[in-house]
Amino acid sequence: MPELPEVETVLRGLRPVMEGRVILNADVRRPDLRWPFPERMAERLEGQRVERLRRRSKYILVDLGSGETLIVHLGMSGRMLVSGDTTGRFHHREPVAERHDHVVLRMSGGATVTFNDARRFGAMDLAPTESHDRHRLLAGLGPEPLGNEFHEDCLLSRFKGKKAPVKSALLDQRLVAGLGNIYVCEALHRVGVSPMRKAGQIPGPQVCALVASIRQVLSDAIEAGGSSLRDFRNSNGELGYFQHSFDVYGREGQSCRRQGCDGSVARIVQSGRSTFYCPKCQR
DNA sequence: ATGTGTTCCTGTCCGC
DNA sequence: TGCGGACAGGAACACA
Repeated sequence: MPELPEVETVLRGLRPVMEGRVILNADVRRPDLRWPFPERMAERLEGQRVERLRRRSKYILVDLGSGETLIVHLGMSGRMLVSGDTTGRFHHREPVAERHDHVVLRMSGGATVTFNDARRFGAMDLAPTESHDRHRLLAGLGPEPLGNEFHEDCLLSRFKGKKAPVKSALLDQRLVAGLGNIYVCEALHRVGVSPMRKAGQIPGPQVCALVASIRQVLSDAIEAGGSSLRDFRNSNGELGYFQHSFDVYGREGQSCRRQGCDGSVARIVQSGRSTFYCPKCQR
């Protein structure tokens, strides 16, 4: 579910109630999500001060005073919800147990952070902070799309020789990390590139425009607090707004929003995922 | 080495 | 209203 902008939105909501606070209690209510939790996870979390929260791709990284980092992935339906803090800013969710509340962290300062994940495609693991980037889930990730290492030459070299459609290539987290189905569709539409084009055959100038487009659509989405289709909620339980700005995603049969284009949005399936695009202005 | 299909799981929506 | 099927924002894994 959540792509980079949604994870960033969640992270920003968690910072004020987690950073500099201590995890007083960790209630781990099942042995696993997508994979088993690490050994003694609750004990390794309890009593630890949260030094800082960071994001890498779609992962939330919680650096602990112990020198370990909690790695969190929200999968398709994961949420991190804040309730009951003493600042009075987070009243949305009552601190009562709900279905699919799998891990509950009680923080100093009064907030409770609940990891809720209906589909359980999410994940949590612990790794040494110092070497966390060598963790199996993080080691192969490509550059951050909003970072300095992601630029035209970077994407061009990664596309080189690739016969996969550009849509599939952009979903490959080893090429660039953090894009998902929505923002790939939107970025391709904004630059007028067909999702079916072979990645390796896109000319330099268009790759350059694609880089800019990816950065822009992600920035726009972060600014809007992410997108809410079914179940995305920020840490305060609220909806994002960017779904109203989609040009193609979820708009099959509706008219293309590009200025001067009278095409209509089509839906196809690529590598088992829906792709939305305008056959008229995306070539 | 690549590219694609399958799989994990629950919830929701749509047509009959 | 119930039921079956399609589909869902991810991504590891198996396989051609």
